[in-house]
Amino acid sequence: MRTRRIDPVNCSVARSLAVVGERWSLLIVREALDGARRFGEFHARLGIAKNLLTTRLDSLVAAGVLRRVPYQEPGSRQRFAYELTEQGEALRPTLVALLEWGDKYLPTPEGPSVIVRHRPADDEAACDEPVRVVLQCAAGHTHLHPEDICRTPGPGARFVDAP
Amino acid sequence: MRTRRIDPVNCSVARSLAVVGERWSLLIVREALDGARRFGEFHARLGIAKNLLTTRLDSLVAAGVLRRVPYQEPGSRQRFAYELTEQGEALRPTLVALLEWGDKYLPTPEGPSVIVRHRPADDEAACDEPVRVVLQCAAGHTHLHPEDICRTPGPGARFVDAP
DNA sequence: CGGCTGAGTTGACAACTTGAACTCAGCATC
DNA sequence: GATGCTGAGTTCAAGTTGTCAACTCAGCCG
Repeated sequence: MRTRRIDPVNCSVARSLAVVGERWSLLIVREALDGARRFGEFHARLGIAKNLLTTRLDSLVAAGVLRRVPYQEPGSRQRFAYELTEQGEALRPTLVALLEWGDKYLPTPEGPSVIVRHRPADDEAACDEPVRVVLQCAAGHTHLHPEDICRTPGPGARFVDAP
Repeated sequence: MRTRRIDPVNCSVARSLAVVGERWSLLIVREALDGARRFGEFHARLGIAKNLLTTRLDSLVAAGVLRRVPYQEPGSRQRFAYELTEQGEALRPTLVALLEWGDKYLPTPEGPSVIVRHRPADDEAACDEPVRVVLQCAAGHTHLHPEDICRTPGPGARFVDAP
C-alpha cells in the first residue's frame, strides 16, 4: 500500500479562498471592517473598477460575508449599503494576520501605517495596547514554534495517494 | 478642513496581498507548510497548470517566501526544490485563520478534514490539543470582541480626504 | 423641464488562467 | 551510440477575468 495523504483539495483553506481569495475580496472586507458601507465609499477608497465592485459585493453578499441593507438619506432616494455579517467580522483575525505579516516582512521606511489596538467602546477599561494574532492550543500553550505544530486528519478527511 | 482617513492603499494588508493574494499563492504556501518541496509535488497536489506554477514559484522566491535549493536524487541529475523561508513560515497564522473560518462558515457535512494540533517533535510534552488563532493585546487580554478593537494611525500613516 | 448625484451597466480592450503539446538534460537500457 | 524515460519546465491557442471610460437610470432640486 502506498503512502497516503490528506486530500489537499478537500480543505477549508481552499473553500475559504474560493470565497475571499480573489483579488479584491479581502480588501473590500478590510474597508468594511474599517467602516465603509456604501458603494461609493468602497469605490473611492480602493480605486476598484465599478463593475468589478458590483460583482464582488454581490458575491460577498451571496457568500454571507456582507449583508445588503436599504438606507435613505434625507433628500435622496433609497439606496443600499453593505455591512458585515458575523461571518464577515470573523475574517478579522485573517486580516490582522496579513497586516502583521506585511508589517514585518514588507515594511515601509516610515513604519506601519495602521496599528490595531485594544480599545473597548466604554473607555473605562481602555488598555489601548496593540493587538496581535497568536496561535494557541486548547491547553493554553502559546508561542508555538513551527515544529510544534502538525496537521492531522479530521472527521471529514479524504485521502489520496501521495505523489 | 475635511475629515481625513488613513490612506487605505498605503497599508500592509494591501502589500501582503500583492505578494500572496493571487489565486494560488496561499495554496502553494499551504502545501509547503505541509511538506511539499518539489515542482511535481505542488503540481500533483494542487492541479495547478504547470506554467502558472512556474511563475508563482518564481514570484514567491522573488518575494522571499520560498527559497530555491538544489538537490540531487541518486540516479538523477540535479534539480531544484522550493522550501519555506522564515518569512514563508510566518504565513502560518494567516492560513490557520483561513482554515478556522472555512471550518466554521463553509463546513462540509462530514466535518473538518484537517485539524491543526500542538504536537512537539519531542513527544514528551505532547499535548496534542487543537490549535486556534486568537487576537491578543500586548497586555494579555484575549477574547476581544469586534467593538473592542480599533485601527489607529501608525508612524507611517498617510492620510487622504474622506470620500 | 433640465441638470445633478449616487449607483450601477455596457462594451472594448488588456491581462491572466487553463490545458495540451512540446522541449530539454541527464540517466538507463538496449 | 541510438532510444526511451523522467522531472522540470516552456510555448501557444482558447477561454476567463479585470480595467477603464462612457453611458444609463431614478429621484431630487431649482
